[in-house]
Amino acid sequence: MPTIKDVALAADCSTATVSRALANPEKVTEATRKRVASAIAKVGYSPNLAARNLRRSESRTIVVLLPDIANPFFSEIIAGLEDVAHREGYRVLLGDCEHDTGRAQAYFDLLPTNQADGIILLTAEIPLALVTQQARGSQIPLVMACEYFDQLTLPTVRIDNPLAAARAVEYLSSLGHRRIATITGPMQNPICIDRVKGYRSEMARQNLPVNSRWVVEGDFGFLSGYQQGQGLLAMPSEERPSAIFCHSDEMAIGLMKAARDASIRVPEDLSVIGFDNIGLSEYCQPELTTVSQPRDEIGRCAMRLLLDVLRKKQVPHQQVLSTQLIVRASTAPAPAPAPAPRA
Amino acid sequence: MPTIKDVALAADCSTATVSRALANPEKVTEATRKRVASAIAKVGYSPNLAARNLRRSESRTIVVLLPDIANPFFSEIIAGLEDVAHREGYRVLLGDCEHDTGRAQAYFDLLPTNQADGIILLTAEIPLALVTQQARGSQIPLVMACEYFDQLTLPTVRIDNPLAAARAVEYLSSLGHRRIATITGPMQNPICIDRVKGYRSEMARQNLPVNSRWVVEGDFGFLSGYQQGQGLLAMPSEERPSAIFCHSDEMAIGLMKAARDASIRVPEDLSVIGFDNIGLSEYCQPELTTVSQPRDEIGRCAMRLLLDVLRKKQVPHQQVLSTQLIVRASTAPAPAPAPAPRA
DNA sequence: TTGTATAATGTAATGCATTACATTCAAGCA
DNA sequence: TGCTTGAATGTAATGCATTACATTATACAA
Repeated sequence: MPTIKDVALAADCSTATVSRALANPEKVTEATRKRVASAIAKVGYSPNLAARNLRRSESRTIVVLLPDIANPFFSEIIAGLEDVAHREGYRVLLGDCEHDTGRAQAYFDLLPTNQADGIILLTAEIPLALVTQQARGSQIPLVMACEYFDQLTLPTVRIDNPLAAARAVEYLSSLGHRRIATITGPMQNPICIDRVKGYRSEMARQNLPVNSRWVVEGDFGFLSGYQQGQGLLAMPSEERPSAIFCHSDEMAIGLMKAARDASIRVPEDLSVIGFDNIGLSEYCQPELTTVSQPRDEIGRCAMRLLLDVLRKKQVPHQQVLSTQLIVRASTAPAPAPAPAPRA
Repeated sequence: MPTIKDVALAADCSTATVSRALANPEKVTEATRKRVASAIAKVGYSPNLAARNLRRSESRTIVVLLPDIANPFFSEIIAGLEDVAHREGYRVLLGDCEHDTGRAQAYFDLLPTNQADGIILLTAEIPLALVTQQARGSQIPLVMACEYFDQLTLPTVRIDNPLAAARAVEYLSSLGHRRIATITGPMQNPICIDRVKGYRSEMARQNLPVNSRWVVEGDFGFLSGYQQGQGLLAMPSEERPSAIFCHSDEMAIGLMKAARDASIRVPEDLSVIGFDNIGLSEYCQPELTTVSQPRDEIGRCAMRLLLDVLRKKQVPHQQVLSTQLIVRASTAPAPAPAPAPRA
């Protein structure tokens, strides 16, 4: 591989001039710039990034930590992230933590050695110590998206989870449902707590009682939706929910399978609302009513935020993006033998 | 950040000794090794990878190029890849090409500058020139998985596509289907051509005619399955297929939606087979019969293969893994008014 | 014309780990 | 005891781009 020296030789100037022609073109004569450009083309030079990184103490690499690459929810966020990053000359290193603490540690360790410049966290399922220690000690550029730590104030991009949940419940209530259950994500997760809060407050606002057995915990995956769905649908009919709000589309789809198995029709006997609006939600049977998050935009915002942090700009502590309830075919008016609608 | 010098100082030896204690412990006294170890702990040293990479001309980074991160088919392959890589001290840089040529180019450019040591291609949708040029000129470590270029012999991990397709068709035929159609992936893709070959040869073996309108091209996504499905299902009844073999599960699910829209029952009126066995295929309605690929193992094999290439080991040119037909609820015996089964 | 300010370019130090080569030291042998 | 040999360690060059500082060239003013 040719080095900057070869270019300098070919352009008949010093390496410093070549470097400047590349990094600060305005500091160099028009003529020199051209000479350097053609020399670079001639020798086929491209800078050795290891050397550059060593010198500049930066890597132009951003680590994005997520709980599970396989989850389609993240794919569009990643696309948004990457687009912004690439435009700005940054590379994205995707880190799948798979609920495995060691992995996260390894990715955090990239920062102090200049192998990465910053981190975007799409998961809160990592040891809090990693974050506090790093953020305090070495002031690591760190941005969160979707999730957050309630103990900490980090720059964060997110949606209004309580509101989104409340809207979903409000819609179900407007359809005449009174027995509304919810299958949550992992409850150590603040966003799930928020959604449950939104659920409860809206239930209260609608004067609907909440049976404690109507709030069950899943893990966002198909299977947990299926299993928890079985439990909910096996309740005696006066207690069994006529509508269920799920914290993910995958769980909603698992739930709908449980309903089929139990010969409970969706939406005639049971209304289902999901969360995320993944591609699949339009193709499942019935098509899923769901809360849509602006995933691409979440990714973009998070990356922009992190780049601003890196550039020492002032950044907002919170960026809240709006959600939208997408009504499809999995929700319908409450079944006839339901209690009369509120006076 | 402390450097190797600080360690040398603390351990009262030279930097060379510290380096050796880390890289070739056997070249150093037991005593020194311990001294160095505790010095490292004391000063909190971790090596600057940029400097190491610069010196060693390697990056311990593997680029994995895929057509679309959002496709759940890849997620498990990635998990397998990453697991092997991390175990061996390598990092994985995921590159989403999004059918965009420029991206691929950019990732290939990482190699000559030692920003990456090798590439695993999970897509053939990149300019062939990139591969030939690189592979010829600088002998770039390159391994393919799933897909391949038929013009080139690169180390490749894959399944027997013609066989897998033939098995699917054979199964449909055994159920009495005679009008069997197929929705393919992009036909510039050798694996799709292979699957069509397998389809055709098995149809021939079963003495079943192939109507040219039964072979239609999709792009692996939900929507294309839906659209091509509409076309196939709109055919006059004597021509309309009673079974359709899709090159991806997403297309199969799109197709099933088209069937619902047209009030065609699956599997009673129409049998559907997918390909890949993505998580969803168990949760759609009806559950999807599909060809399962050992995705995790494909990922592992590909990474092992690449690491072998990097270590200049002799590697096999082809590694063929086996598939399995998973029979679920989307396939059933051909509808009654079908032509009599073959004499 | 000489001096000064400014732009353009060059020189050389720097970042950090690795490693070829040089040196030291101790063990083993005659 | 003196010499050989090999292990252990040290010295210093190396990889490559960047940049502080030094030097030269150019333009303009006095």
